[in-house]
Amino acid sequence: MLQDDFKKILKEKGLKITKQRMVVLKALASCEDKHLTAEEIYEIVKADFPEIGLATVYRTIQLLVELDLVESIQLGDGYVRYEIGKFQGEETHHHHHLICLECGKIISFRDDLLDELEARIMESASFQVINHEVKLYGYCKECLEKRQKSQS
Amino acid sequence: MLQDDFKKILKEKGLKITKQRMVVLKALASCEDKHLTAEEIYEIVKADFPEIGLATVYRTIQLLVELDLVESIQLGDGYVRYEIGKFQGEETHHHHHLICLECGKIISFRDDLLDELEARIMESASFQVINHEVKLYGYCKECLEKRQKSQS
DNA sequence: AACGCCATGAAACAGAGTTTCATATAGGAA
DNA sequence: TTCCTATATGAAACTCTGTTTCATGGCGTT
Repeated sequence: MLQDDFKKILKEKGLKITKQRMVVLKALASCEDKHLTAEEIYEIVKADFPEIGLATVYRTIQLLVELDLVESIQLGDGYVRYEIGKFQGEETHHHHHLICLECGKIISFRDDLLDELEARIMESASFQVINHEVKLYGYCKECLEKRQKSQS
Repeated sequence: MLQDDFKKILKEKGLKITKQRMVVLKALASCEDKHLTAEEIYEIVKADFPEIGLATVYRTIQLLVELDLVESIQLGDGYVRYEIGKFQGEETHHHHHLICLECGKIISFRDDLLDELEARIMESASFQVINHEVKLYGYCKECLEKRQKSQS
């Protein structure tokens, strides 16, 4: 369980287990498929813990990212978004995003096709690839249907 | 030539051809392979045209991006970077980046492999892909060599 | 040359995220 | 349990990239 992982790591590093830290992790865990901004996490957390400060939310997110428990993505809208690492360890590597240009929905997917691209790059460009990030922009099923309706 | 394209488009849209606009375009054209931040463009442009204001640089970049003459990329370091559209028209689609984790160098490359991924996504996820963005993080040739030396 | 509208520069502003600093608290030691 | 100290917290000040405002300047048409 992720909560216990977090507690264990905190202990190992001589950091303290605080209610604030656990509540932020819980918020992220309860929104696995959403890609929350810091401000959104703050709003969720305040329901459980109204005294928490925004700075603490930022600090905790930073910590979780450093510990590889949380991943950050940027869609170019000026916000950094966070998602809990569902695909732990090696698998994190192959985790990408579909982003709907209409409604902003973010869909995660996995695909190993890029391994081939990486191999090709390594040879032709003499570049050692460590990680990659793929974003596909387009229209989700729901928005496609809406667009088709309004066109007919 | 890109300068003439820009002038033509400006005229068509009823916008004015100003020295500031031309100088910003020139700066971007003279740094084809670098991926400049707005502030860096400002510094380059000031050499030619010291009176120019930063706001004008931002406004011109915005315009160039809207006109598809310039592309923006974000590497997650808090800056938006810009590069002149070398691969005009349809080809822009297949233009991606290698980013060196050591020295920050950005290398552009082209590859059509992702067409296959897009086709697969369209079927399995019912998602219509319009565009994609791929970033590969790793180590460039020079930094790899340096690392190998320091390890021996 | 003169006019009107668009563009510009300077400075104020906006907003996400970080840092400061005094206070609070986790959690080990006594 | 109580004490102690290093770490964590909240509030507010601050940073920094980028945008907006507004009075002035200048492009381009007549």
